[in-house]
Amino acid sequence: MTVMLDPSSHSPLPTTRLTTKQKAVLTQLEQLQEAVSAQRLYTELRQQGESLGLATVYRSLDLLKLRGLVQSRTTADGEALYSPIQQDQHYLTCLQCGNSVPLGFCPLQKMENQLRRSQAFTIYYHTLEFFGVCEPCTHQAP
Amino acid sequence: MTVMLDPSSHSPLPTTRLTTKQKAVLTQLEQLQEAVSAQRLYTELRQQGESLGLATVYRSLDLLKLRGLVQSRTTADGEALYSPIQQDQHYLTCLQCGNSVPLGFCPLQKMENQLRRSQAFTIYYHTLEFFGVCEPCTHQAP
DNA sequence: GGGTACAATGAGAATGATTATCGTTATTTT
DNA sequence: AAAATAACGATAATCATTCTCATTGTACCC
Ligand SMILES: [Mn+2]
Ligand SMILES: [Mn+2]
Ligand SMILES: [Zn+2]
Ligand SMILES: [Zn+2]
Repeated sequence: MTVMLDPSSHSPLPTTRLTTKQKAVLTQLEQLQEAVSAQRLYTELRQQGESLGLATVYRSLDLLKLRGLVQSRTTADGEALYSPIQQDQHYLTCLQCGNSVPLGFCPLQKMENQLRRSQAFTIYYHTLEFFGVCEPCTHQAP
Repeated sequence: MTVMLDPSSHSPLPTTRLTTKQKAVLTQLEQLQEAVSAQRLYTELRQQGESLGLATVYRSLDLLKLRGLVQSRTTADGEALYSPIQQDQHYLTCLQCGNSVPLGFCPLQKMENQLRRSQAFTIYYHTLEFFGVCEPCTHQAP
């Protein structure tokens, strides 16, 4: 957790409790180790018996984000990947081959407070990614 | 400019010079103050007389990124926005209304060296964004 | 319980940015 | 200049995401 206020201190949205489907989505997300797409979440949930529609997965993810429980980042090819918000994980992505490798730490961990003060904006989470060319691609013809 | 090696020191791609169309795309990009989509770039270039296809705009942008001259970030609704790489600009984006406001500084400026050493990966640029809920949206019914 | 208002859901259509095709045109090489 | 290669343009295809709208579930009141 980096730049994020206490989730209970701000609630721009539903004070009500999560629905069953929304819970299913969140639980599945917490199960998995890596960040996953909505499409994959949908497929996996159906496979394990859950009965829900794709639209509901997207809707649930949006609501969970608005509650500060889920975050997302976008891959190089435009697909959104979701993960529980506690994972403060960033990536190095190769512009050539598209592969991305996780960074071992978050360079922003020490600036939380400074950022909290600086804006009239309730910050839930951040995304940070580095782009360049990976080792293999460097030694390769265009 | 933050975490970025000298663009001339690495060239995983074409050592050749830029084509006319590629130059046109880059020039147009440098003209504009804000980050723009490929679609808009295409429209504006045609309007001002340039004759090129949409596919070429996308192709050129990819090549320019591979040369370390252009960078991109993805908006909340999945559209890629491009800008000349020298702009070290980041945003705060509202999960509710989708608006984003520019951050006045880059919190990473002081960690360049540390990051350069830490990975066998040639870093061209980074993207950093904060997500949360903006002031207006906070005082608003769902 | 039965009734009503409203939120949540699902199936499938619509959207729209990005990518793939493929024939044509410019550039480089021999 | 002919051949080989790289760029290009028009358009079709892809595919994640959003929209539509009919159906179902839930909360609250009588
Ligand atoms: Mn972080
Ligand atoms: Mn920066
Ligand atoms: Zn690579
Ligand atoms: Zn907002």
